[in-house]
Amino acid sequence: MDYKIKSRIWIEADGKILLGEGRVNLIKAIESTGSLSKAAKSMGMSYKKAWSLIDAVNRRAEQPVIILSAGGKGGGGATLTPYGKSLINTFETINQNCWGFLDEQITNVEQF
Amino acid sequence: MDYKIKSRIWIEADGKILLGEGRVNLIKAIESTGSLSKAAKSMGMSYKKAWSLIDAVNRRAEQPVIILSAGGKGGGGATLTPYGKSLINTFETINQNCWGFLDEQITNVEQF
DNA sequence: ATGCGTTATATTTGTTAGGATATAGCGGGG
DNA sequence: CCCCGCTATATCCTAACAAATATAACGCAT
Repeated sequence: MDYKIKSRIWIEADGKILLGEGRVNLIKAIESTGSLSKAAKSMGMSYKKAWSLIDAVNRRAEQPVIILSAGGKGGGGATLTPYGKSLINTFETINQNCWGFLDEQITNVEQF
Repeated sequence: MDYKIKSRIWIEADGKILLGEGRVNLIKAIESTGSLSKAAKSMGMSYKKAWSLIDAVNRRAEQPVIILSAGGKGGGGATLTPYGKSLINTFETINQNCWGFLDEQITNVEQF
C-alpha cells in the first residue's frame, strides 16, 4: 500500500501559534508582492484573514516581522523586516530537515 | 523569549488521513477499556465522532485495525488487532524520534 | 483639494463541523 | 423470551469559523 507519512511543524510563543506553514507562505507572498491585500488575493485568502494572521504574528514575535503602512507612495504596503526574514529562514530549514528525517525513518520500517 | 517548536505527524493513505495523534489516543483508550463508547466518554468525545474516526481508520487501512462487535457477551465491544497494534507502535516510535530530532535542531539555532 | 491604492475595522451573511438526542439492531445469558 | 450493554445510524440544532460587503483612515502625488 502507499502509506505516506506527513508532518507539520510550527513555532509557539507562550502557548499560542507564532509561525506555521500557512503564515510562512503568506509572508513569502507579501515579500514578493509588497502588499498584504495582493498577497491575500494571490493565495485566494480573504484580506481579513490575512490581516489577522499577520497581526497575530507581529504581536507574538519579540520583534516586528511585517511592517504595514497605510497611505503614501502607492497607497502604502507591507514589508518584511530582517528579523522576519531570518525567522522564516530558520523555520524553513528546520522544516526541510524534519521532512528528510522522516523519510529516513520510513525506510527503516517494513510496514511502508 | 520562550519560543517553542512543535510538530505533528500523521499517516496518509491515498491522500486521506489514516492515523494521527488523536486517532492513536482514541485507539489506546479503546485498547484499555475494550469498548468504543467507553473510550469516547473517557476522552470527552461524542460516540458519533469516535465511531466515524475508527470507521475511517478501518476503511483506509489495508487490514482491519479495530474490530467492532454488537451484541453478545457484555453487549459487544471493540478490540485492537495485532496489525493495529503494530501500526500504532511504529507511529509512536517515529513520533518520539521526530520530537527528539526537533529538539536537536533547536539547540543549533541561536534564535531560540 | 482631490484622487489613488493601500491598511484597518465593523457588520452581516453563509457554511460547515460537531454536539445532542432518539431509535434501531445485535447476540449471548439468565 | 426478554434483558442488557454495546454498536449503528438518522435527524435536528447550535456554535464556531469563514466569506462577503461596506466604510473609514492614511499619506503621498498631482
